[in-house]
Amino acid sequence: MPNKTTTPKVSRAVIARLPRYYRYLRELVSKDILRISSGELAKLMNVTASQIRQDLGCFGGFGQQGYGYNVKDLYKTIGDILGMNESYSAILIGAGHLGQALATGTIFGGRGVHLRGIFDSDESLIGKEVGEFTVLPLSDLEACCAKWEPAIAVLAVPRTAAKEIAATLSTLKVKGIWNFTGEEITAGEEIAVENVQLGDLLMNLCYEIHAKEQNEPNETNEN
Amino acid sequence: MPNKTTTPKVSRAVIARLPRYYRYLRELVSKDILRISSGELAKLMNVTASQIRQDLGCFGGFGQQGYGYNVKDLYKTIGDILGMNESYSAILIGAGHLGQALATGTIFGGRGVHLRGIFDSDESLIGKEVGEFTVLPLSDLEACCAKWEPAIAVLAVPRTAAKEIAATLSTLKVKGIWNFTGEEITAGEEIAVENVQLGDLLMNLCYEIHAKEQNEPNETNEN
DNA sequence: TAGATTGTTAATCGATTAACAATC
DNA sequence: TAGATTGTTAATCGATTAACAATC
Repeated sequence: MPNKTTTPKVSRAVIARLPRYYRYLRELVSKDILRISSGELAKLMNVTASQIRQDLGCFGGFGQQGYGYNVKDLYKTIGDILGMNESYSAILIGAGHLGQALATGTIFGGRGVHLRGIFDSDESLIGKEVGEFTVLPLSDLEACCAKWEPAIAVLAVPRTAAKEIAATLSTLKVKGIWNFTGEEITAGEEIAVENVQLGDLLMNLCYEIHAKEQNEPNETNEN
Repeated sequence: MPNKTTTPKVSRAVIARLPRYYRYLRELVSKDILRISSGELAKLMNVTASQIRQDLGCFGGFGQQGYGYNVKDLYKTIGDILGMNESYSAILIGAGHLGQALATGTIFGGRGVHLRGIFDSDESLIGKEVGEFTVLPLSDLEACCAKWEPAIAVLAVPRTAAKEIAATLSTLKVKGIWNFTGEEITAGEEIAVENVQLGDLLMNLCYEIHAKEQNEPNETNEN
């Protein structure tokens, strides 16, 4: 019998929706809205109220009958579930355009992730100032990881370098890899990997466009 | 009764998997592998053979009993379904780091999408050379769209500018918007929108890390 | 109290997997 | 022909929606 010490049976589908709830709730918090019903939130997010109640119910009644949900509490709780309040440290490998975009945006800070340093192997980038950081040589990676113990490594290097760096990272005890290289990487049980396939997303869009065109071959007539 | 002119009932789940098939098949094509069975492909992609046969079956028998699938044909066919062979034109709005990363990579070209121009409203970026392009002022957008009739607009502008530019684009007859702003946009029936929420993907990763930690609070003992 | 709204159960719907006859 | 492997049907599994009693 497998271990049953925890009762975490929250379905994958629910988890996948939490970040979106989190975004909408953040928006509501920033507008000083104190409470919201499943019906109102459903309308806002374009989903069913039933789904919202079902989803939030998984984590045990935050709601209050006849009242709805306390926006701030709910925001905080979902953040806790997602690990937003853990102050994870991150390092970024690859200081090209994509790396710079990630480093200078609010994506990390806005989610409780603390970027510690940026690395590159390219001589022309090492020493460059990017946001509040100075790009470090990749040869410093090991020493810096020992010092910072980052939970997250962000891979914004060329596809060809992906596998090798991923292998290095496995030895450096990072807990998760956010992989933008386009090369799908895997890294054992211990390490979580989020493979971002931007190309796949573009293909989704192309499909939608293409499918629409197929259904309405010319734009004036439906028959 | 709704229109039944086509019989396209291919489930959303299947469509969502096609880009990944496409990537793996491209790899096989480039390795000059001529045929593959559902079983072999399943092993490679870490899915079930049954799912592969079910998925590919939707589009009507490419396979051949006792042989498998012809890699090149399958690659071509999936590309056709996804619209990879339509030579869609695209424009990119926002020439910051993210915009430059997208423009200088192989993401468009590798998927049959032809980038035509890059726009920005920032004086310091206008005129800058990015890859083979010169950044154009946003004021040229309308004229260029009239000329190029791009199917796709890529939004790599700050979040605050998202809504306004999306509204402009609706009037310019683009068929799809690839939205990196972080602001969820919607744009009527006519226009397909792919909202890329990089932050949500980071949150997924944080969740995975967090969930793993909860299940194994310390790394030496399982009980 | 009366009205509103949740939490939760049951029903429906869709997606995945298993199995095997058809067939190359 | 015999072996391999698909295409497809049926069974299972999971996710969504509907409904309503519980309760604030």
